[in-house]
Amino acid sequence: MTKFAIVEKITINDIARLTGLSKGTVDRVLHNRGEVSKKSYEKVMSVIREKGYEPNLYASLLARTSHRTIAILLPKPLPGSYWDLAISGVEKATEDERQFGIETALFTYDEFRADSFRDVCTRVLESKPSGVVIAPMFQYETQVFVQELGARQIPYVFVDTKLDSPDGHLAFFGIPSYKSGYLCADMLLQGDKAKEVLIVRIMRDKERQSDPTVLRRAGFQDYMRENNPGCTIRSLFINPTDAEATDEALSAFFEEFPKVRHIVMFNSRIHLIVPYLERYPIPGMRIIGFDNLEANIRALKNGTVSMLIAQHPEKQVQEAIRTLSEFLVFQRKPETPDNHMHMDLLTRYNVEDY
Amino acid sequence: MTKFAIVEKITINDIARLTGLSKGTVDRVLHNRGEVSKKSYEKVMSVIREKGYEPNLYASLLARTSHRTIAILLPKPLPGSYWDLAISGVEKATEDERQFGIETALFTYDEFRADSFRDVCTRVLESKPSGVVIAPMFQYETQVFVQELGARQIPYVFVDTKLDSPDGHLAFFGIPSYKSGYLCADMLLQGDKAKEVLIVRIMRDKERQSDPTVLRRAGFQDYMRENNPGCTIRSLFINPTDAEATDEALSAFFEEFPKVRHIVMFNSRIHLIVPYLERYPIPGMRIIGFDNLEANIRALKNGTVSMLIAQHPEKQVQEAIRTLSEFLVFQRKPETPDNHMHMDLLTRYNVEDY
DNA sequence: GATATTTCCGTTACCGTGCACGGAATTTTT
DNA sequence: AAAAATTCCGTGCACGGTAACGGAAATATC
Repeated sequence: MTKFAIVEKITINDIARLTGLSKGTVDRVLHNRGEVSKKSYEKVMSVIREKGYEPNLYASLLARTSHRTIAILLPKPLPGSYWDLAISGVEKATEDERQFGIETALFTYDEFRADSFRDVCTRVLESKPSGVVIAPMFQYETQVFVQELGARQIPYVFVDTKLDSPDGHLAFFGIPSYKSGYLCADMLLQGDKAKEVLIVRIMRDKERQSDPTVLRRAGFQDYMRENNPGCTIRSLFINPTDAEATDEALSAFFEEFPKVRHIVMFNSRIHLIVPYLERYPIPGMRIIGFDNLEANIRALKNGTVSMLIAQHPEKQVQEAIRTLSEFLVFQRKPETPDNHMHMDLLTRYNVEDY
Repeated sequence: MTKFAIVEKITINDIARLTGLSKGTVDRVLHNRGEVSKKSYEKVMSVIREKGYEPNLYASLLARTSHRTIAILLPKPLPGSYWDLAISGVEKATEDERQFGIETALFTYDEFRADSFRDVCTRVLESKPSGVVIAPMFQYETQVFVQELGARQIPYVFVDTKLDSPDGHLAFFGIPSYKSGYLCADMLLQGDKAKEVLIVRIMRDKERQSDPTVLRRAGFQDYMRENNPGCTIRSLFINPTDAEATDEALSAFFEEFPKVRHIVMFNSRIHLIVPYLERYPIPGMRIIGFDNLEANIRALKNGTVSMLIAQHPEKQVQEAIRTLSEFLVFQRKPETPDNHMHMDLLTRYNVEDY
């Protein structure tokens, strides 16, 4: 039998006794709030180092009256969309961290308008949060915001997209975009070769700069160049808000290129092309998309979509909040700041038990 | 901005004030330790119901001196084996739950000897644990053990394999074996047909009854019957402790059936056939195995193995311990007792970020 | 009705930390 | 050297719950 027992911990009273000081002084040292002579400070610190003091979390939380708030900045989600999944992660994490006196405040912005993001940033700063989670869509504006956070000593964590900042983020949670495109290509071809493949893309006039789908496409193309050089990669642009036009575009495409049997989309909207394909099924078609949206999963279950690569935004956000909470409560930093999360492969046969 | 705020909670002092009793009496009611008149009991209960009292966890844990121990029964792991992964989950969970005053005690037994399991069971009972996690390999012996646990009011959770017990388990964490075999077949064929496939099996004289590989094989065979009826399923038995004999067996097999291009193993030991296949590579071979053992992952990364279906025993155990801890500390039961966990598909391109 | 039992309940001392308050010790000023 | 200003430090209560202890109230015994 192996026992993983609990080691006896030292208390601030013990430290007070050992140093001949009072617990008030020990407390001042522990929290760096001054009013302590150098001599006393050193005495306390040496005992702490020697005995390895760890504060009692319960006593600390019990005694502390104030709650701390973590602000979360996400693109405003449409129902059932990618960011809607992230929100469910916020809710879950809020429950989990409540026990540590952590509250959350969700701020959403228009992911295609930089001014909307700027607005939200100032509102976040006004709310004086203890920590911030950011899904950054605008490089420059985020840089400015993050600099301000650094100046105010407010820790922040990135999700979805990383942004190297001078002051340094506490952590990042996302998936490696380039590699996900590479993986996508591998899963699409399954070791075979293809003559033609189709990438369905969404057109929009966008102010937004950091777009993971660009990197995914690059990874996809590199895989093709290396493993299937004879393949023609075709692109088709659709309008996400006009289902009829989408159907027509697809119809026209397949009239022109009837031999295409492989389709991918690098954003989370594979479900947009599903209605057409269900109405006019093409045997032997292999379709891969991204992310575990409800609509995507339905298409996966009924066989229209072959596979989904899920990055699980809900988990990313949850981890981000957990990390921030741990830092605020235990002042513990994550071992590795940059955490590339697992890309989960979903098929109709393993999606149910998720 | 959406706020997920913290609701104000009522304390036992509030209850004492509202009922005109003392907090000692309130405490007696809350813990059902008698010495309270019916009249007072009702007064307290009605206030609790009305105001929705929830105890303050920190205060409770701070005041409580005693620690509780969770016993964990697993097959004795060989280094780098399936059960070794589970152990890492035990270690992780122990860290996580330590903060709640939970200790763990690991008991291992010989998974092929029922008497070894019986021995361990009695030792577990002697240790008087507050809760038990069991990976059951022996149907009857487990039934007996579990009955005894029920009689002593000790909650227990199954991992890996479920066993319907009369008294009822608190929870179960595992993957659906039959479905994993079905999924495996789908991933092996990738929509194509095959003339022949090979199942490599391990022979052993076993006392053990509940073997998930049997169910996996059934799922695999059913998939084949439904989607690829013309396929011949061949079996090859190897000796896990004799690498040379394994190589010879494989060599003989491929001499007799040189056209086979699909191999699966339903246990976690796909790595056993890797050395042979690396020495005598066969182009176009597709190989699928189970579980994220170090050796398997190496073979996945260098391309010998095409895919692994991972059930992540470390997560199963971790969840099991967490559930038990939550029950002991918060007296909260899981929403659903039976939790089929996600079957994770690993390829060389998504295994790194795990 | 006095005494012995039993039932019931209030008091109190913790658990370990946070933090405000007031005062002692030390340094600066005059 | 005395007074004023700082610096430094100890005391004590609060946080919410646990549980032992002893005594008051209610009931039983003779």
